[in-house]
Amino acid sequence: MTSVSTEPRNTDDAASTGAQTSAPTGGSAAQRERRRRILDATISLAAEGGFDAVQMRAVAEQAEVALGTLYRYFPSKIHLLVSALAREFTKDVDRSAIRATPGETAHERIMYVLNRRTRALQKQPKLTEALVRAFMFADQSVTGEIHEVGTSLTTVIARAMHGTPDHGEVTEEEAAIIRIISDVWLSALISWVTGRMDEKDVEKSIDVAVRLLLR
Amino acid sequence: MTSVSTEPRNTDDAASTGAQTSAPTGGSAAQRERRRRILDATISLAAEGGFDAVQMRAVAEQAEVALGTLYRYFPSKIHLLVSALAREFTKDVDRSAIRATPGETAHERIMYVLNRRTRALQKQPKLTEALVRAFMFADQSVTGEIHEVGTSLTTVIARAMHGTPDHGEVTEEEAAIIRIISDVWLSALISWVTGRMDEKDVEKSIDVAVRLLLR
DNA sequence: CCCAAGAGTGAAACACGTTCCTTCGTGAGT
DNA sequence: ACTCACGAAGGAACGTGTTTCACTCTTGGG
Repeated sequence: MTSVSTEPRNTDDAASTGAQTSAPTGGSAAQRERRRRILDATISLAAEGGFDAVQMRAVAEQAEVALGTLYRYFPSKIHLLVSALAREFTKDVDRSAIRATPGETAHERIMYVLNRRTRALQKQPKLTEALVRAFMFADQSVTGEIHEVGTSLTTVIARAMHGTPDHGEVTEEEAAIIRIISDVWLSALISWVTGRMDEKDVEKSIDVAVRLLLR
Repeated sequence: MTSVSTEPRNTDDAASTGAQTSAPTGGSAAQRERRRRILDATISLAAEGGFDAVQMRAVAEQAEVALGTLYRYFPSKIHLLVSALAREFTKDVDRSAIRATPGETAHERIMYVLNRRTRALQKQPKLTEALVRAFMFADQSVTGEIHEVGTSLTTVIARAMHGTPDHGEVTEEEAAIIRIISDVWLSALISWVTGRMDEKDVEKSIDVAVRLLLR
C-alpha cells in the first residue's frame, strides 16, 4: 500500500518475461499452476477474514510459494486482490454466455443479472469486502486488471439488455447507460461493504437507476 | 488500516469525554485549536504528497501534537482524512448557499456546480487523491463523517437543480436522481484519481448521466 | 551431460499505521 | 496552596506490506 506511484519492476509488457500480473495464460504449466494456487489462497483467505486477512505471508504460505515468488507474480496486495476479482468475474461472464437471460423487459433482465450477482457477493461478505476495497484502492498500475473487470461487467449487462447471449450492436447511448448502471452498482456495493446500506437498499438503488435510465 | 472491525476505544457518544472524532465543536478552546491544527496539517501534507504523504507521525509533528494525541482525536488515518474532507466540503456548502446558481436549465446548473467542484478538486490532484482514497476505504466506524459529506453534496445538487439557494421540496424522484448523479460523480472521481480517466472524461461522463436522467 | 540464466526460496530489513506505557502539566474542586 | 483526575507528551514496540539479497533449483540449448 505504501509506494503507490513508484513502481519500477515488472514493466508489464506481457512480452517481457512470463507469468506476470496481467498474463493469466502465459508461462509454463508449473507457473500457471502456481498462479492458480496463489489466487485460490487469496480467495480463500479473503472469504474467511476479509481484506485484513489477506496477508501476503499467509497467502504465500497457503499457496506454498515463497514470499518473494508471490511478489514476482503479483507486485502488490492490491494487484493480487484485483486479479482475483478479475478471475471470478470472468468466470461469471463465461457462464452468462451460455443461455439467454430470463425476463420480459430489459429492466427485468438487467435486474435479474445484477441481483443475482449482488446476492452472490452478499453471500460472501468478507470476500466482497476484500475485493471491493482492493478495487477502490487500485491505482494506475492496476488499470489492466480493472479494465478486465469493467469489460466483463459491461458485457453481462449488455447481454441482459438485449436478452440474447450474442453481443450485437451496442449504441453510444446504451453504452452510456450501462456505464451509469455500473457506477451505481459499484457505489451501492461500496456502501454495502462499508455498512452504510443493507441488501435491500442495494437492490432498490439499482432498480431505481435502471428504471430512470431505461424509460 | 489493520484492525477495521475491532475498535474499542472512543465510544463516540459525544457525551463521554470531549473533542472526539465526530465532534468538531465540543471541547475546550485549546482542544478545538489542536483539532484545527491537525486538520490543517493533514490537508497540507495531502496537498503536497497525496495519501501516502499523510503519515501519522508527520501529521503529528506538523500539527505540533504527540502521536498519541493525534490518535486520541482521530482513531485512524482514515478518520483523519475523511474528517478533513468533511470540513472542506462543508465550507463549499456554506458558500453555495449565498447566491443562486447560474444557468438556464437544471442540467446547466447542475453541470455548473459539479464542474466547478470537479475543477477545484483537479487543481489539487494530490489532495483529492488522498481524500478520495480515504473516502473509499472508510468502514462503518466512519459513517458519521461520510454521511456529512454525502449530505452536503446532495444539498448542493438539489439547490442547483432548483436554481435557488433555498432547499424547497425535493421529490422522491429528484432525490433518486441526485443520488445517481452523486454515484456517477464519485465513480468518475475514482477513475480520475486512479488515472483511468482524464479531466474531459470526468466532465463528459457526468454530463451524459445528467442528460439521461433529466430528460 | 554440462552450463548459464532465469525462477524460486528464505530470511532479514525497512516503512509506516497503530498500540501501549510511563511521565508531565494543568485546571477544578477543596 | 494542595491534590487529584485527565489530557498530552514522548517514545518504544508490534504487525504487516514491501524490498533486498544471497543462495539453490530447474530447465533448455550446446
